[in-house]
Amino acid sequence: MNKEEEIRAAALKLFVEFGFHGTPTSKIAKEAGVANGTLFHYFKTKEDLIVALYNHTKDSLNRHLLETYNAENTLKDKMKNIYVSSLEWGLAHKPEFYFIQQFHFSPHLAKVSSEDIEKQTRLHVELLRAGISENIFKPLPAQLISSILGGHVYGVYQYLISTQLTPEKKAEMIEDTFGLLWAMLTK
Amino acid sequence: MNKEEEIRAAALKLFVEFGFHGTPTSKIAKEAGVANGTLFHYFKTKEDLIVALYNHTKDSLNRHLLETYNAENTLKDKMKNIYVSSLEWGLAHKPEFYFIQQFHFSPHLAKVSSEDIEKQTRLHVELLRAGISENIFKPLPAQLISSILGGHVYGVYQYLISTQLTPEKKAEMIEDTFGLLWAMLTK
DNA sequence: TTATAGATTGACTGATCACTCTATAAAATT
DNA sequence: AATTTTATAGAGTGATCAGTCAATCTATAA
Repeated sequence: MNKEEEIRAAALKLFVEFGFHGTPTSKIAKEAGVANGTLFHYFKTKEDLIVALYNHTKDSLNRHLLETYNAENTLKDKMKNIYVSSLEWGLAHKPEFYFIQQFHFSPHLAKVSSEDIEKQTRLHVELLRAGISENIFKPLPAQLISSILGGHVYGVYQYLISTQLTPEKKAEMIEDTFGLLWAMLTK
Repeated sequence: MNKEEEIRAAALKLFVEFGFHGTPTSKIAKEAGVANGTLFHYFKTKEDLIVALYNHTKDSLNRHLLETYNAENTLKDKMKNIYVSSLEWGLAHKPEFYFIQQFHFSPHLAKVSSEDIEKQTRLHVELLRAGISENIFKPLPAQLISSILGGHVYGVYQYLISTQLTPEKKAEMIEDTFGLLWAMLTK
């Protein structure tokens, strides 16, 4: 890891544990093993660091989702892959997943550029559009389908991290809950 | 409003807009129209204020849910009432609803006593238990049902606040989405 | 009327924090 | 080899903030 990565990793760890307020930049630098000034060489301000960390984390998630994407698949399988990959990534990267949610309910969210937002929702939006034009979903507003999907992932995730199931049982739960979701949203 | 309430109202408003970090106690006192010291007369520390505000807000929501509770109703209607009341309260109290979520993804959550947590989930837990013992739900873990329910409310709420629908259309959406949820969870 | 307790004030303080600045080393470019 | 650019360090600074404190006011009880 180079120093920039060290700083990001340290910031993530401390933000999740102590919140944005509770973690001074000095502690981040210390945890990262760099000098105070080095942090500000890579990130102009603390807020810059927070927003950059968010975009970087979202990029990681999106890269993981794209890995399982297969244009040959049916729409249902494409959605299932995204659903499964999202939850798997969340389980394998709990601090990162928590950080994303923490960020969403912070004033820093307003600092994310609209291009970055677009980039991070493109995949979902495309899939939903396809499903609607193929007349697969129940007659509901696209935004509502998207929100319900997000809420479902959120709810199932909360459950999965609150229980100690074997990875196999977790995979099974993810399969089953996708079945519930799909049945709820499609005709 | 007495001074304690003024302080809570000011804190809520500022926390939602600027985050816990971004709002100094001095600004809260000013917004509330009281002296600095008065804030610390009612709340020993800033953290105390944050946690007290959370418990107070949750109490408001719970009181509202209990208003529509009717022991005579069927289980389905009891759940529907809670679902509808939750969303209606959220729409009528956006800052309060946002604050609850913001708090959930903050380190302050750990400071809520287990009694307070129990108090605030009792109603839901009771209903779920009843549904399970009456064999109404699909064979899923109780915790999972609860999490999916929470996720569904969360998702539908995000949709409702992101669109400008008439109150009638919103009520209709709430009805419809309860139907989806109920069909998904029951046999 | 007096005594006591609680409410309210706002100036003050010690600590902390984000960020700067200067110096130096390393790397890249000419 | 000379020069410019980038990386790194860490002491230093001005501002800010949570919380204190002594003084005053208010209300109730004795």
